Amino acid sequence: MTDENFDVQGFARDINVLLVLATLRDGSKHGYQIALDVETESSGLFRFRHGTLYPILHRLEAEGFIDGSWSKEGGGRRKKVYALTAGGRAHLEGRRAHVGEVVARLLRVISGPGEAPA
Amino acid sequence: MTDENFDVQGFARDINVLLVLATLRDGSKHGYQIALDVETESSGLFRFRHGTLYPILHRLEAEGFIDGSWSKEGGGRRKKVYALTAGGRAHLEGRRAHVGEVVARLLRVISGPGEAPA
DNA sequence: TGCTGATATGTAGACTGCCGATATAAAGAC
DNA sequence: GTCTTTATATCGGCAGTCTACATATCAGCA
Repeated sequence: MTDENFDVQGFARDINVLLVLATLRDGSKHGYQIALDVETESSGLFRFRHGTLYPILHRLEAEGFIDGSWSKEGGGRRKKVYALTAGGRAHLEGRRAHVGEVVARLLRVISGPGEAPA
Repeated sequence: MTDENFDVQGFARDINVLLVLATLRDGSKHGYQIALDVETESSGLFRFRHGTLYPILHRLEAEGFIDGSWSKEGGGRRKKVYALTAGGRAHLEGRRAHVGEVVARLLRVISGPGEAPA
């Protein structure tokens, strides 16, 4: 059913959050890598500006959905590697289902009289 | 193809615009009626606050996508009735296709390894 | 007749969140 | 030695929604 009330702002925010969490599903990554992977996996459609991505990562970490830790291997360039937490995984699945539902309903409402979207 | 670059803000904005334009497809309506119809057609999921709707209508009218005219029939309560223009209809179809494409790609990227969305 | 609630439109200010610019810093190329 | 790429971070501007306020008509009810 997914009877949460819809919020346009939160919906747009969810998109970015889902992209981040989804790429972290196949392994821990640092921010810069997440941006590259999202762009690759979406064939260049979705791309993060770092002024957008890093604040999202900080927020997700504060909310407990991802777990960040500085890797100082080799003493070289600093990287903050993020891993999906159990809560983050649950959030990902929940939001994904919600977004899917909202999207299905949206397409139904805005679809023309002739066509019926699956 | 739809190889426009994706923009999160514009996407959220598009949703509201599409909801308005889509309800106007089955006849001219005034703002308040649009809000009611969107809520009804989406089974209460999407709903406009008037502080959101009216600015959108003004903008759409300024952009030439809808055509507003005051109806003073009966001398009673004033209503501004909006009709879809040819440009508005074209915009609706174009944005709808674009949103559909973006949504399909989004669902593909954020879908789990096990499931393949149609 | 006065009260309330639904209809109907509009604006102003607060709030939120993305985007572009700027800053810092190390690694590798040339 | 300098330039580009990798890597993270923050700040100001801007766009757009939301809450609240403002205005006005009409129907129902007591």
